[in-house]
Amino acid sequence: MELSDIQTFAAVARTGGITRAAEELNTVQSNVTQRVKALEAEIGTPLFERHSRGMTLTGAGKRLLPYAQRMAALSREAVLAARDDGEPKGPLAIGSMETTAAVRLPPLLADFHRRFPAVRLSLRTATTADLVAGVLEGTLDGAFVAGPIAHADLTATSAFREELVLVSAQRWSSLAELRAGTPESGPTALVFRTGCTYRQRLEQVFVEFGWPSAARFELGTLDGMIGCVAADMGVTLLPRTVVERSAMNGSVSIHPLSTSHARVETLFIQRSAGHQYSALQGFAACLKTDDDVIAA
Amino acid sequence: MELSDIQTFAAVARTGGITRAAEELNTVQSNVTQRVKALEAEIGTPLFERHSRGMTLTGAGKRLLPYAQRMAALSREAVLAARDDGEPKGPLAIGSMETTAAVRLPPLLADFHRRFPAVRLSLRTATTADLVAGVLEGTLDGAFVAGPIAHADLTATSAFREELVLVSAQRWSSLAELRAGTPESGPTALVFRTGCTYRQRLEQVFVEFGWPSAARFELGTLDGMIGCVAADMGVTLLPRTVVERSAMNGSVSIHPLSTSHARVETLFIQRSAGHQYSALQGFAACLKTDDDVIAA
DNA sequence: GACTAGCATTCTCGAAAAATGAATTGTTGC
DNA sequence: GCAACAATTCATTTTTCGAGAATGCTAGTC
Repeated sequence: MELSDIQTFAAVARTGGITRAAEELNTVQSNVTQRVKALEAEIGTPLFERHSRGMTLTGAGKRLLPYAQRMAALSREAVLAARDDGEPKGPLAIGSMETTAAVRLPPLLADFHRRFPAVRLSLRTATTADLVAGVLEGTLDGAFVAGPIAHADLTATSAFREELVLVSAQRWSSLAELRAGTPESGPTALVFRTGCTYRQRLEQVFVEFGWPSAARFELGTLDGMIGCVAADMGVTLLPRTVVERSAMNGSVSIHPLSTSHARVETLFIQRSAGHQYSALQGFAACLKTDDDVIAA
Repeated sequence: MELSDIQTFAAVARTGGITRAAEELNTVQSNVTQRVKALEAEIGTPLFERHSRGMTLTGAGKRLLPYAQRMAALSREAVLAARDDGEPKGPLAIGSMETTAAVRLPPLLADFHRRFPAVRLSLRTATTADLVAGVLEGTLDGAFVAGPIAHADLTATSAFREELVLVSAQRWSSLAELRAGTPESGPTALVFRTGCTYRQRLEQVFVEFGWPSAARFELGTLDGMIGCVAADMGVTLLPRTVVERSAMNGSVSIHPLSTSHARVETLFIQRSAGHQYSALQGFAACLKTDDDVIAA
């Protein structure tokens, strides 16, 4: 049993079909079929049920899958651990929420790059849910997500505390005015795609304001969001710092919320198990010193 | 990076040489050289220091080794887990101390085989230290060892309670007589090889009796040990049940010890992490019922 | 009920990778 | 300096792997 077989198996399990797995692995179907068959022969039991619309895992396949994932993750970590001589260097994949990336990260990344120029840092922005998944499966080394997070395989350290505020167009100078001036069902909610924690918060706030069925408008970028708010397309929920440092700051109104809704903690998460990757350690160290500055 | 490369690497690390590793892997040196070189090229750093008497791990190699071992163990477990449909069957490797194997295991194994005839059980006897290592590295599925054991990756359940007794030749009818009749430095201690817990206990007892520098005589088998005691070559420490059921029971004297020295618990250990292997579960179930009988 | 689309499997051929065995280099101990 | 041992290099054979075309199977559609 070779690792490539295991990865082929995992790809088929994930995509649910030989054809799709082949595409993902940059190869042809016949190849994938053969690898899967070889694996089944070696283990001595079928791993998939074949039907016209693809393949689904058998019991044996389901039992094998977690091992396959752990082995794949281990092999990635192994290489990093071997290469890692204690000096932070090499690739480091960090994930972040869009809002954190916009305001909090620039000074932090600058500091990190100054201290550890040998690290090739890459930054991916996504929703909290996607980021957690990314860290767990090993495609990200660490990520900034909205707390709270409780997962046995993740270590979380508090990175930033944010105050979430409701943002509307300039013309609504207070929450009361906004509530009076919008239709019964409430203003349009400008939200990020599903998986974003701030979106969940906004849903809660809307329910409390009596706007459970207000219209939703989904946007992909932070700038687009603030721009739409300024144009009075609707309202949204964002960290105060994000709005204040935005170029559109003058064109929007900020409405504070009660502490229970407003307080949100940004956590830095990393996998708890395994070797401490030096580049990641260096990053965490930067975060620590920065954090102290913020706390002071 | 393939699993076979990892296993080649581990074999070289363990044996300390290409030639010996090649022999172990049933291949030729040149092959091993190439696999190791390929692995080093892939990781981008040397894993071994070459010198005239073989190879030793570099820092990178040392960091890689634990990953290699875990990956090898995982791949073994993965196959078992996939094959395991809940019905106990297939191979099951159990380890045991020699003494436990002699007295406690025969009825247990008979019971197990009656209930789960499809399991191909293999038994290896070794010292507690070796058995713990064997279970941790995955060459054993479970083992009977002398307690106490505390290791995060092991789960231990109490299997038997033994009373350790000092055993001497027939002619010494009491401990007092033995102490009077032997030279100042004490009788010869008949011991198993290093790693045996009973040996450590015997050392403690000898220190307390004022015989810290008594002669040691190392033996490999239980029968040899009792035979030597009967022939008055020295004394040893064994569970009471072992001596009583031995064929030489009539030719030796049993001397009870204080509770602190006498009490020893035999634990059944297995890896805590990962899939519950059905055959092992079945074995643990047998142990449980048997244990109840003994306790009654 | 034939037709079609989608998907997995089978087969063959060529390329790449791994294993082999012999020759080579280098070190150590006598 | 020679014998013994160990790793590397190289040419050769063997095995495995991947691409591509053809085949077979199933379900949904007209």
